[in-house]
Amino acid sequence: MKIDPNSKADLSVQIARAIKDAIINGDLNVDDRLPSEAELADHFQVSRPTVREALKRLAAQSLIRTQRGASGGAFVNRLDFKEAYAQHITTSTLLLSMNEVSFETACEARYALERACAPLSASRRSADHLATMRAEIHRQGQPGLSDEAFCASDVAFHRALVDGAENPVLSYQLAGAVEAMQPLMNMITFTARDRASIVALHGQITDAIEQSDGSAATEGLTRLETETLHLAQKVFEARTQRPSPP
Amino acid sequence: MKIDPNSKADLSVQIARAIKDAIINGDLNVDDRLPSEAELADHFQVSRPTVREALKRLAAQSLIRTQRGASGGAFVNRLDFKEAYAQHITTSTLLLSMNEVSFETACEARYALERACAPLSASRRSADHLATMRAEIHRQGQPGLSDEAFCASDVAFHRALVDGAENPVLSYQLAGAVEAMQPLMNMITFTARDRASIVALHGQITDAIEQSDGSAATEGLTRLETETLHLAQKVFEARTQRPSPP
DNA sequence: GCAAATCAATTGTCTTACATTTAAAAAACC
DNA sequence: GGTTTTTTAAATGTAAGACAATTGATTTGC
Repeated sequence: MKIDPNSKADLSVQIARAIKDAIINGDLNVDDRLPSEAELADHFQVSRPTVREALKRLAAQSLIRTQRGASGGAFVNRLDFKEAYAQHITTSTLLLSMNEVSFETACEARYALERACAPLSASRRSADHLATMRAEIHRQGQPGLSDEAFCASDVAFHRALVDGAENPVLSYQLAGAVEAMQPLMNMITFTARDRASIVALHGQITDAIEQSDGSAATEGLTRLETETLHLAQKVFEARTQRPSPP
Repeated sequence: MKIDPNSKADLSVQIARAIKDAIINGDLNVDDRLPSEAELADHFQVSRPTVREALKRLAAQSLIRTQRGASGGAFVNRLDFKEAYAQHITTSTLLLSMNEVSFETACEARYALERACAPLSASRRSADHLATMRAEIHRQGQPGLSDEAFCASDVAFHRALVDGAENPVLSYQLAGAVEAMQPLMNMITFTARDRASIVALHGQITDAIEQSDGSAATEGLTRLETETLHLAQKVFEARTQRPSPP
């Protein structure tokens, strides 16, 4: 683990990079203990605060965890899917909100990816996944549900659909696309009729998944995409005519 | 921006969280300047090193950037796709390597997602994308190419295929699945015959994309998935019989 | 043998100081 | 008056040392 004394990059960046490389290369394995901060400071010939800044960078990426006390220290973290989910979702959400991604683009990506999951989900989904999907459909039909709650339930429904494929890699990659859509969806006002048609499509998709009919599920998703795009267009047109309501 | 003085969590974590929330909520917009470290330290009633650790956490996630000098400081970063790519890829790679994800699972996810892109890519790909795909195919046919280089070219080919869909959201989500497979692929030894069959399939897929034939491209990807799985199985069986060569 | 007290190692935080970078203001010069 | 150079001030980057808090291990006491 070495740093380049001639580099003009910040020391804490270089040190973080060096440790990260050691983890990636396998020089440091999961649950290995890093040298103490004092030892690292000595090794890299820098002060302890500088080492700490480097370690905080790694901790922010969940690459390490720290424990206080005797036999404490920094340990290489097992990056588990659950943790990675949350980060992936916030990053995806920020990407969408900061880069003026059009509703159409995000929507297209989301449904294209979900259609990729549908056949797998149709053949593998457990009773649990089906129950979750049915429960969310039921919730979506409740009168008096706020638009935000409706969108949240929509996301939960789709997540269950994706998780039904029983492929953690797929679930992880999809999480970003599905969840990051929520803020965009929240901009839409759903009429009772809109909700009814969405709920109906959700029902068709769930039926198809239950019957292990992947292509029917895929078709249902395509119809849902069309419906969603149509809805969004309607809302945006209305906004254009009477822009920015108070 | 407030922190909870009763929380037992580390102060730098709390402060990072508070600033992050401010960014997500839109209290801080892209290119806004954060208060100086001294001001933040005063605001949160902590020392400057603690504030710095918090800022380093955010910098590690590319949420902020810092500039030295007068009128310097920390600024909210525009999280662009290119930056996010790199992080997404390293995280995905680590996830796979640390969680004993089977080759089959990763492969299934990768090809399911790529098939989702194929129809879009078939209808939108530019001449550039096609050229890149052809160039990589040509490279893959070169004799004397190392297995690592062959895999790298394979990744480049598939990335061009994905990028052909001209949907940055799709490209971003796919990047993780495609690139993270490379270390797994690198474990495979490709015979000349193996390479030839892969190159042939790549050619078929490219032809389909060129002719805007989405379903043919999808079929080609399915065949490629089958071939890849078959190959991997062959290698792993050989390993089992004569395990861990020197 | 077991429980309580002590100890030592380590991270978390604070304080202070200085170095470095950078842009803007001030001064000098033509 | 305008242009170039110098100075200055503000900010981050780094260092050093101290103390607090936590926690596992060790020792002590009974």
